[in-house]
Amino acid sequence: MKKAEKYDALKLENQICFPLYAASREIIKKYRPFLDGIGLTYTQYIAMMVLWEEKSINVKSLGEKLFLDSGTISPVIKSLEEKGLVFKTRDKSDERTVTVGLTENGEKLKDKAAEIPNKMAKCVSMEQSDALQLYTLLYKLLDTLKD
Amino acid sequence: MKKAEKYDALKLENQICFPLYAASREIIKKYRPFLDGIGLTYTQYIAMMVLWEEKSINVKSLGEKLFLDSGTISPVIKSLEEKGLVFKTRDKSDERTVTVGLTENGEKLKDKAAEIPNKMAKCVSMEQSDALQLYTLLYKLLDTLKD
DNA sequence: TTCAATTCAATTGAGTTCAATTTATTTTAA
DNA sequence: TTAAAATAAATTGAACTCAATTGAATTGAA
Repeated sequence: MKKAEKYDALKLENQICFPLYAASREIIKKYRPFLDGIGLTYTQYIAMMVLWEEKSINVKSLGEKLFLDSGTISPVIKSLEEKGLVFKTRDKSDERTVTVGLTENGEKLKDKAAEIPNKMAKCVSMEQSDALQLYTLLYKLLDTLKD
Repeated sequence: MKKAEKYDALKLENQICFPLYAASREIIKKYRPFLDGIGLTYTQYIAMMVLWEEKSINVKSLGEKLFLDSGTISPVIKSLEEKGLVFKTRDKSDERTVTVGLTENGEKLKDKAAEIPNKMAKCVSMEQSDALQLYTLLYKLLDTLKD
């Protein structure tokens, strides 16, 4: 093996993870001005997205949907609670479980948030076909990562 | 517009950013056991990758390559310095600039690190053609995000 | 020339992220 | 039945991330 080849795999430009990591952070930065408008961070936003769709969900399921563990999700829920957007109830049938629900204000925020995907689409001017391909590959990748 | 459509764009499953964000974190988690073996976090690892390739680089350029600002990169360099892997020198020609270089131990670590990409490849069993496509799309996306 | 604007790196503060631990509750097996 | 194992959520601690600010050095325009 030539010496030049030995370290090629170690170059940033030959990594798949690096552009994933960089693009993820860059695109989340693009969300910021829009999310500032509704007073949410990106993590809080995706948690709210699940709630807008599901109405209510327990902490464990929410974490599974977002690929986040309780160490991350617990403080996120707490801050949403402090903003008056969600409320928590401990389940009667299983006292270990906590279910998160939307308050009236939390439900109302959905209308404001509904404009964000369009604004972002203009901001991330990728061709429709590329975006779809990327979407498919990302879920394929996520699937291979699921142990 | 039907009401059912109004909020469709707000569903997690219709986002491109979410699987990007989730896959990025999941794949970085996969690095952990390997990176633990050389005592680095992922962020420290990619900073070292740049240094292994460039030998030395100033803080600003390093940040640009990694899409990280000084608030992130400064403490990362500091911790690499504390591990004895890099050293900093303030430039004579422009005293504002700090250049980071590899110590002997930092250079030596490259050999151990060189095994990681192979180990990861086995771990992320994606087809070669899919990985290449994903790679291309991610850099395309990164390009559209660059202001 | 000189001083205002810019640049570079570091720091600060709020929030995220995750591994590991803790506490409370439920389930399972002896 | 009861003690051990498992589960859910929260907490802890270390590190990352970024916007904003700070302080030092350089640049540029009047």
